[in-house]
Amino acid sequence: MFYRDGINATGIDRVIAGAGVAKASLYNNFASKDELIAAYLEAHLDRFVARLCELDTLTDPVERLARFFAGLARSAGEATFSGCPFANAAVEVRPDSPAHRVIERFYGELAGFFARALGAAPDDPAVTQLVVCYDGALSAARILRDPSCVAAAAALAQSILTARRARPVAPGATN
Amino acid sequence: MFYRDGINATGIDRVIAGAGVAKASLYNNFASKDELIAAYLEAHLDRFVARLCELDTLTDPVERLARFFAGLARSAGEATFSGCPFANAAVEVRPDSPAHRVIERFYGELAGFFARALGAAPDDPAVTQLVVCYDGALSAARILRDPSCVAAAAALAQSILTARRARPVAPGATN
DNA sequence: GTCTCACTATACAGGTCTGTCTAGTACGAT
DNA sequence: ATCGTACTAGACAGACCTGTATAGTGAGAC
Repeated sequence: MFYRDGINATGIDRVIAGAGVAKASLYNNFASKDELIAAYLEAHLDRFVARLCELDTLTDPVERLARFFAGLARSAGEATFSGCPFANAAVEVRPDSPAHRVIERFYGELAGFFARALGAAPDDPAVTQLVVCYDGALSAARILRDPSCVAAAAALAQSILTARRARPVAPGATN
Repeated sequence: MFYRDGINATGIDRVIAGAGVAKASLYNNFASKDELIAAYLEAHLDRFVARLCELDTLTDPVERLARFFAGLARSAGEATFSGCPFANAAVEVRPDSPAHRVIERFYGELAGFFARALGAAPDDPAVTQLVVCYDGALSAARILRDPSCVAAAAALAQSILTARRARPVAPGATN
């Protein structure tokens, strides 16, 4: 519900009705809605990290990125697609909320994955470019309701990778 | 306030207190909060379109994109920066709201600007890639609180432009 | 002067929100 | 059998939300 309808639009009463539990039970397991949001994001993060680990077993960086964006494109084509849960949540939660720390961890994992694929440091501009690709792909695909945004971003990501391999030193920000 | 704190987090009472007007006055000028949100986005859209028109007077597409992203980078460096107001709003308003139509108009204008710069059709994959750059740049810059995301996106945008000029036919989605 | 119009301030209705509390129930361990 | 634990249903508090209604004020048109 948090993902589909948004966090603020989803009240606790609807959550417990959907889960089929009593309100006291929910508050026995989560101290507050903020904690529940953080747990919701953490569940997403766990699945995401597991998928990244699978992709890390591939030896070819081109295929890693290709499969990564292919997975995104598949998600973007589904009826339940509603963008990146972390980017969406970042708009709705406050920066000092526990959920925001999960969001930051997500972006750390994402940058780490891209850095490994590129053989670069996490703060390399090319890594940032790939993060921009990811974020823009899902945001645009959501708002425009057009999964082809993800395909366009995938092609862009591959061009970043090939540019990086052609001249692996400082390929970036001041061109 | 809608921009800084988010739309759902900003109640009508705070709006009228900040504007120094009575509630009845606000509701004389705007039928509902939804209409107020749409007007808020429309004001942003007007300024944005005006800036795009200025940029369209430049003959060199490279400079158009460079100045466009330089403006974004300037915004991203300001303390009040909070991402793209349209992308943020898209997370908080419902798809059938009047605000959402303004958001769609914004993306139409954005794609039009990129299409003119590239000399391409608005549905060209390269145009979509530039939209992805824009969206990703502002989203990542906001969440990571790092304006360098915009600089990375700017470099990426220029590479899309040069790739397009090197081989102007079908540069995109299936690479 | 008088009418009109837009404003101000404020109370209020009706709803939703989060979070707490009470009261009762099922179940396993000892 | 009794205790502890976790659950259920649901009332409730207190705050906030949007939107409306009431009552009064000031300025310009004629």
